[in-house]
Amino acid sequence: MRMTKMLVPTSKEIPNEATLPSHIYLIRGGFIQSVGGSGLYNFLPLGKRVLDRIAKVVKEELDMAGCQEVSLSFVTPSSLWEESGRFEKYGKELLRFKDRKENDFVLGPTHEEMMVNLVRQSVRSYKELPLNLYQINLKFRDEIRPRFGLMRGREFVMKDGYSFHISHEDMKREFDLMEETYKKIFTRLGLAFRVVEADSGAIGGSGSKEFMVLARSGEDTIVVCESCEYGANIEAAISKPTETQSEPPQAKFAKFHTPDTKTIEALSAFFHVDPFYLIKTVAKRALYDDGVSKIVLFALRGSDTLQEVKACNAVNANDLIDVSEEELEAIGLVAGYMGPTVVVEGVSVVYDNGLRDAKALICGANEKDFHFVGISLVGVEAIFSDLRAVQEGERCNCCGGRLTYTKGIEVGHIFQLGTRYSKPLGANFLDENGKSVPMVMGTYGIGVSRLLAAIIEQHHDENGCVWSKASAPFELYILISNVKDEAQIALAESLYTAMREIGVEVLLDDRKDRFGAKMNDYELLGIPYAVVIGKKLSEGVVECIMRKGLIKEDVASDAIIDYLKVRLLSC
RNA sequence: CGGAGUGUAGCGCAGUCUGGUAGCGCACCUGGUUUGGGACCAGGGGGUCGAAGGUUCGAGUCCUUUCACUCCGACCA
Repeated sequence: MRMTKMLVPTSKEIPNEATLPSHIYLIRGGFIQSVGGSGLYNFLPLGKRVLDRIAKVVKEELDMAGCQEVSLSFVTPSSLWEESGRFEKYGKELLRFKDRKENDFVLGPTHEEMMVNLVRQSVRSYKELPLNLYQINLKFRDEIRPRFGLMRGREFVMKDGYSFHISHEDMKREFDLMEETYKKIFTRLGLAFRVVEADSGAIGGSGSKEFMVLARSGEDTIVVCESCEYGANIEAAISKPTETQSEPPQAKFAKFHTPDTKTIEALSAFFHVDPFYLIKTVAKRALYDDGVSKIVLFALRGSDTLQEVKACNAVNANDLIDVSEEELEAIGLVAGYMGPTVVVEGVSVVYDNGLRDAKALICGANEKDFHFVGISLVGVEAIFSDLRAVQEGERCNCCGGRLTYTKGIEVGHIFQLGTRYSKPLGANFLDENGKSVPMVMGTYGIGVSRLLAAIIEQHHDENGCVWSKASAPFELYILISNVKDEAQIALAESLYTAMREIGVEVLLDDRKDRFGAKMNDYELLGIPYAVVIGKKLSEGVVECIMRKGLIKEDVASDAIIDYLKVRLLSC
């Protein structure tokens, strides 16, 4: 391809809304273009080429692992979403609309329902299983706050795969295979990443893992162990239970007058007791389907912090929202003096695992200016769950190593779904005994368009993009320094032809611009190798540049073809 | 949805306080010079000033309403 023929609107200006390197360089390099609506982008020729290269890697590895590509209709009838129960549950992110006959439709944000529908219409027998079907297609999510360009757009390209099995064991086998396949994909794309334990969120199911590209600008906080392979999203991370060196308070059970001590800090100071021995009681309103809601008290050690996603999962709610002091008062709870041991009608209590069989505790008496001392939970029958947020510096549950926070970009997520969709949607098969049972499912996603952004977040310098080999829009850039010099043109043209003949994707910069402008564009576009044909040609020398590190090397002009063959075709 | 801000040429912005011919830089078009780090000279094209209503002889500017976008937060496969 020739630069003079290609639509590559590069720009010196940094677009106003762009703050991340990936967003800035993708727009400045003419890879993508904002549509004006928030979170909507056009892919220009260069961006489309990168997208295709990434999709090709994804497709090759999946096909190698035995998956089959399909393409599902983007517009989905709402009835399928009603069958699965997600029409209600998914919320405003789901774009709903009617056709001319007033029938309801949604734009697919993910396609479990559609794929289950496809399979239930065509698969009857255990002999036809397992199956792993995927597509690489547009998705639409009406994000509350789209940002960071391709990182969190409303419309985006995702690979979504779904597997169907006769047993949980077989699904687990496929899940592990997908984890290995994803590792191959992200490694081929040249990314540094980490596989972490994750929360399953709205999709449902259990045992999910996220693939996080490590980058300072990542939107997700992940907890990683410095000593072993353990990694988890902050929403799912666990650590060794917290401990304390300080002495437990010695007290028999009693109600104690504690004026003006509404916070853990104040209480800790009042009794001169480590917050470890205090019970923090957090009230939330848990929201359920059909507008149902209830108040829940979450009790954990004063030294711990509530992790809301865990709390939400513990009570199986759709969402948790804060409760005002007035609301609490209305149902008989005293803000600042709440405790899990005195509860009013209709309020449930969930204890953190860290409080199981704990003793010598202090908690609110649910009465203004009073706390209980000498509380013991030994042998107490109650709901216990993991509620606490893992803090930096805590000890790894696997190896005892130090845990630290880091930021990651979620580029892949795999779930063990089970029968969450196959059961309500009636995706059944006949087993060896002729019995009808629901298929066991797994689901596997990769954010294909997000990967463009993730690659640049990890691979860029102050001059622009540095594409990895597998993602680059072209392999080689031939830069003609002066298009008025016929010798330069002649060599460039013959090199261009020779490279194309051996299957190298080449971009020839034959524009009339000055050297500096073209060089800056080359650096901005980030193509792995360039040959600069310039004034040293009169001495029989051209310059070869490796974009990564901008390493330059002079090469004899009559040896350049062989030189490039070695460089480009060896790996 | 809460807080803050911005809407003027393709992009980045000035002009708004104090009403009086629509501006600048980049980009673009024509001609010429230039060619190793974003050149120069000369000429040129391009605007419902986010939208609606109001005040006024006159509104980009003042008043009212509204829409969109950006940032922080809440939220989020």
